Parts: sequence; C-alpha cells; structure tokens
Amino acid sequence: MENISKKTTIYDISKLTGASPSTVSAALSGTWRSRRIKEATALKIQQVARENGYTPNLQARGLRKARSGLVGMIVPAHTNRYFSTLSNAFEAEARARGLCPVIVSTLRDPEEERRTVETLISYAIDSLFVVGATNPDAISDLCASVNIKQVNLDLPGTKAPSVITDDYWGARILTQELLRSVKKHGGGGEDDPVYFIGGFQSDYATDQRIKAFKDVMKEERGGVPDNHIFANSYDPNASTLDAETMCKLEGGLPSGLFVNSTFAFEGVLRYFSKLPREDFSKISVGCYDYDPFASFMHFPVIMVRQNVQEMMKEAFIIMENGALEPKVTEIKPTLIQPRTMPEAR
Amino acid sequence: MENISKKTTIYDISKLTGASPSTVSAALSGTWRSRRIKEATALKIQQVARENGYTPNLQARGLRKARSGLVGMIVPAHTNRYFSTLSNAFEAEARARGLCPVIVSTLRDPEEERRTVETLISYAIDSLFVVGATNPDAISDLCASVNIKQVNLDLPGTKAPSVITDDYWGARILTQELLRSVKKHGGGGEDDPVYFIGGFQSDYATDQRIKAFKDVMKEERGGVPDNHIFANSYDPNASTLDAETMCKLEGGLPSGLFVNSTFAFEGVLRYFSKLPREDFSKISVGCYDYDPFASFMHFPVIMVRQNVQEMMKEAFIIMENGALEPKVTEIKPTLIQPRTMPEAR
DNA sequence: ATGAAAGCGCTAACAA
DNA sequence: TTGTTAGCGCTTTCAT
Repeated sequence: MENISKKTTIYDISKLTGASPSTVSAALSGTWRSRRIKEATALKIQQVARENGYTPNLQARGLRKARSGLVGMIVPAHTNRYFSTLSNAFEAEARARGLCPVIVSTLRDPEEERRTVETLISYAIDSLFVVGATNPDAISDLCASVNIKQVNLDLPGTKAPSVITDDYWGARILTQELLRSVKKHGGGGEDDPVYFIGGFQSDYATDQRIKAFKDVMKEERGGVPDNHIFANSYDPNASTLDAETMCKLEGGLPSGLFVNSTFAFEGVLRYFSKLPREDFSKISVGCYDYDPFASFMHFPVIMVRQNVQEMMKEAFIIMENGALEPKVTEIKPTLIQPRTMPEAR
Repeated sequence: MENISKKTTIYDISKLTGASPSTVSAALSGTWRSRRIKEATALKIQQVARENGYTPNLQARGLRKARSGLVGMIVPAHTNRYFSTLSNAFEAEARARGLCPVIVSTLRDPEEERRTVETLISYAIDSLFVVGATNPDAISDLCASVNIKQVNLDLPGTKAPSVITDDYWGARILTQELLRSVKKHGGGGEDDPVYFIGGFQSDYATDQRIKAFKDVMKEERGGVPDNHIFANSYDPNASTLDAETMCKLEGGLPSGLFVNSTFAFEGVLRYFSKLPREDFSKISVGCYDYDPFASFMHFPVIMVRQNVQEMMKEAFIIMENGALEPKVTEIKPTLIQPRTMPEAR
C-alpha cells in the first residue's frame, strides 16, 4: 500500500516472502496447484500480494505467453443503438470468459479499419470480431498473416466465418407489415406510393433488403419504380437530401417509407422536422433497425430488431471452435410493432 | 509477406538488412534522426519492414517503456446516446494524439468499476477517463497507487479533476421551458401538475437537477409536492413503475414531466405505450439528455443536450496539464426544442 | 553513424 | 515442493 510511485512486481513479493519469483508467479497466476506449491505457501504469497496492492503486469504476461487476453472488436460507430447493443453483448460474452474486451469504432472508413486492426494486432489481441466492416476480407488478410482468429458480424466476408441477420426474411416481413399499415392509415388506394431510403446499394445487407422490398412490392403491388429507391449512403445527411428529393418527386409525403437503418432514419427525420405536423397523418414507416424512441413517434413506425444476443453468442461459439471455414450463419430478427417497447437489453 | 505463423520482429529485419537490432528499432520507431542514423539506412530498413509486413509488438514496447500508449475510459453503459457520444468524442481525441482508446462499460456497478479499472491498470494504460462512475474517489485511490492520471466526467469526484455539465443551469432552463410548454399545451391552469422522474437522489447530477426543478417550480408555481418527485434509480424498469405510480396518483397523465435522462425516459415510455393515444394530448415532457428520435414524438419533448465535444476536449487538456488539483469544470448544455434535429455528432 | 548488451515483468522448462 | 534460468520483443544507455 505504501508503494506510491512504482507498481509492485513478483520480485517485490518474492523478497517479501522469501519465495522465488517463479513460485510467486505460480501462486499469483493460479497455476500453483498444478505446480504442487504447498497450499500454505501459496496462501501466504497471495496474502502478501494483496497487502501490497499487487496486480500483474499484463503486458509482461502477454509478451511472455504471446497472447494478451484481449479480444478486439471493431464497429462502424458507437452512436447507434444496434451497434452499441452489439458492444454490450460483446462485453458480456468476453467478461464471462475472463477476457478483456477492446472495442474501437472505425467510422465506415476502410483505411481507418485497416489502421485500427493493425493497432489491435500490435497489442496482440487473441481474436477479432469485425462488425459491419466495409471490407471484411481485407481484414482477413491482415489477421491471417499473424494467425489471429476472426469472425465477421452484420456484414459477411468470404475469408472468415460470418454471423449476420437474415436480412431478406426480415425485410420481407417488414415490407409486408408496412403495406398493411399503409392500407390502414394511408390514402386508401392500392397505388399509395412506398419508398425506400438508406444504405449502400453495394453492401450485402442493403442488397438483400432491397431485394425483399422489391419482391414483396411485386407480389402485392405489381412492382415499384426504380426511382422510389434511394440507397447511396449510411450517412444521415445523405438521407436528409433523399427525403427531400422524395417529397419533391411525390409532391408531399408518401404513404409508406422503408427506412434502411436508424442512421438513415435520423437523416430523414431531420428533413421531416421542417414539415407541418398535419402532413404526417397518412404516413407509415418501416425501419430496419430498432430504437426504443423511434417506436413512439407521431406516426406509425414498424421496426425490425436484430437478435443481437444470439448473434454474439453464436460468434463466440464459432470463435471457440477455431473460426475455420468462412461459412455464413443467419439469425432471424424480430418485428416490433409501433408503440411497443420491449424489455431493454 | 510469406511469414504465416509468426509475427516479424526487429530481429528478422535486422538479419534481412544486416543492420543491428538497435538500428532497426530506431529506424522503425521514428527516433532515427536523433540517433543520427544515415537516412539511406533508415529508408532501406523501413522498406524491408514494409515488404515483410512488420508491425511493432506494442506489448513489448509498452513493457520496456513502462507506458503502453493505451488510454482507458469507463462508461456506465454503451446503449445510451449520451455515453456513446462521449465514446465517440473520446476516440477522436485519443486518435488525434496517436493513442489507442480502450472503452469499457461498467454497468453502474461499483464492483465492476473496480475490477475493470484494475484490469486497465494491469494493461498499463497511460491515463484514465472515468465517466459517470458511482464512486470516482475509489477509482482515484486505485489510480494514485500506480501514478495513473485520472479525469472524471459527468459525475464529479473529490480526488481528481472533473468535467461536468452545469446541471443546475441546464435543469433550470429545461424546467422553465417545460412550464412554458405546459402553459401552452396543458390544461391551462396554473396548477397543472408537473412531475420529476429518474436518477439517483444521492448522485450529484440528480441532486442539482432536482434542486433546479424545485427552485423554478417555487418561483413560478409556489412549489412542488415532494411526492411529485421520483428519483430512485437509473434503471428504466424503475421508471416504468414510477410512471405508473404517478398516473395512479394523478388519475391520468400529468401536464408536465421532467424526465431525468433517456434511461428514465425509456422506462416511462414503456408504461406510456400501454395508454391510449388521446391521453397524450396535453402532456409536455422535458428530458435531461438528448436523443434524436425522442425529439420527434407525438407530444412535445424538450431536451437538453450536453456539450460532449467540449467536455471531452477540456478533459484531455486537463489530462495533458498533469491532472493535478481536483477542481470541477462545468460546461453549459444546450436546449433543444421539440421536433428539432441538430446536426449529428 | 552504428553495434552490443542489459533489462522491462512475467512464465515455463529444467534442475534440484 | 521449490529455485534457477532463459527469453518473449523492444528501447536505451554506453561503447566504438
């Protein structure tokens, strides 16, 4: 306790107890049983260690053992309910395994992703969870060269196992429910316009969702015009512009809007906030993502909540099995009706 | 590049180039100018390093230099807009300084806070940012014993400098604005009931906010009954119950509600979601925290957005100045009117 | 302008 | 049952 300026090491404890450094090491790292250290010795060492505020230097241990006990995760952003829920689940799983979780956001920037992963590798993370990366395969190359196991989440890669949401299925039920809502609250016509805003056309998830959207629209409406679909970016600002374009095109708000992610929704709302409240009497929104507050707006918002716990649990299982083949596991999401607030997670 | 199973080290590069390990180290760590390494030598070494996919082992470096380049931050939770925005700002500041940010959530659990901080210390973090801790001073004791600089955010401590929001001021203007809204949308009477829900009575921020709430209520209404104030927990579930109690007591929804944080708001909404929509025609809500979606509900929600960037910037400045005296810096928050969506951060 | 060598704190053979 | 020693990969005197 009196040690103010330098950390206590096993050598300090060694001197204090008269035991050798290796005995101290064993006593303090939990391996003493298998090293047949006398229980009394071990207990005494632990006692002294406690009295002196000893904590192991995990850098030294990591250097020696060539593994750090750190598990890394990269996410596109923190300020998003979906990703932060993943962070939460990730920490829980890591903690349950006695590992130290390190989460870094990479802002959907491939260069930042690369830099961050290199940094994490330099800190000798034992494994890496890659969430929604723009280029998971590039990361796989980095990881492969240093034998770090990797699992992708949210967006799949071809060089590492992936756990993703069954986006086609989710977008289908969301679109169907949205159309039902449009029928109920909308203008009433079979030709009430329905739009799609948000996401990258080229990313897998968006692609699946658009496919499902189009398919359902085809089945129930005979189709949807291409210019009713905006998928240029995950940047909220882009969606603000898209919403404006949509309203110009439509001469007002449409009866139905499929919003691809809460990112896009934020952008759309930024535009909506300028419109008079009466304009919203007929619109229904389907949002592919869940946010508790969004379910409680002044027009119906149907949401899809991805099953984050299960995704993360699955990811850890795959990791523990060696993360070998790059196979894709799909998890089904849940539909959340407007003004419904499921238990927090 | 061909190195599959083991990481390239400076010794590999040393052999490959014929230079000594120390020269390689200097060339690769950027200290070569001051060591008067010939530029040609340095460049060649860097070239070879690049070709072989060399990345430094930061654990080894950290062990040797006794500082890791890691900066730690603990937050109560990830799944909250305010905290995740802080995470975002923290990462930005850390990155700008070439440091690696490590953010861990501690779930408002003092024991978890202690364990996590100990772990971070074991990884030799260079400094620690403590957000909304239940017991910042206990953490200060841990940090002091190993000479780690600490700054508290959101909730102040007495043993390390703190950067917090000017909660009294923020809660005053929020209450005033809420009363204005109640006057406009409420039943019309001077005696429209106004309630307060959320937070811990004993924590500094809640205390300040309740004080401000009471003061304004006194000034404008002559006071507020004690049983109109619920401050038992940050757990959304507690707020669900509080909302129910409130409505029982009131025989319906009150005209005004001061909600202390989005955590509480989530809980309140969970109860609200069971009520018929018409019931909400007269209620106004003031929420001490900002969430983009919450500003867009079917009744007016006035919010306070804490100035996260400035708080974090200030925290880093204090850290860089040595984080000496435990003085408290207060930052003023911003009022956000209903249906207003400021730029994302 | 560069090399040799020590050592950061720990663990794991190998001895005893 | 315990001690001795080497070495993880790096930086940093001190030599040269």
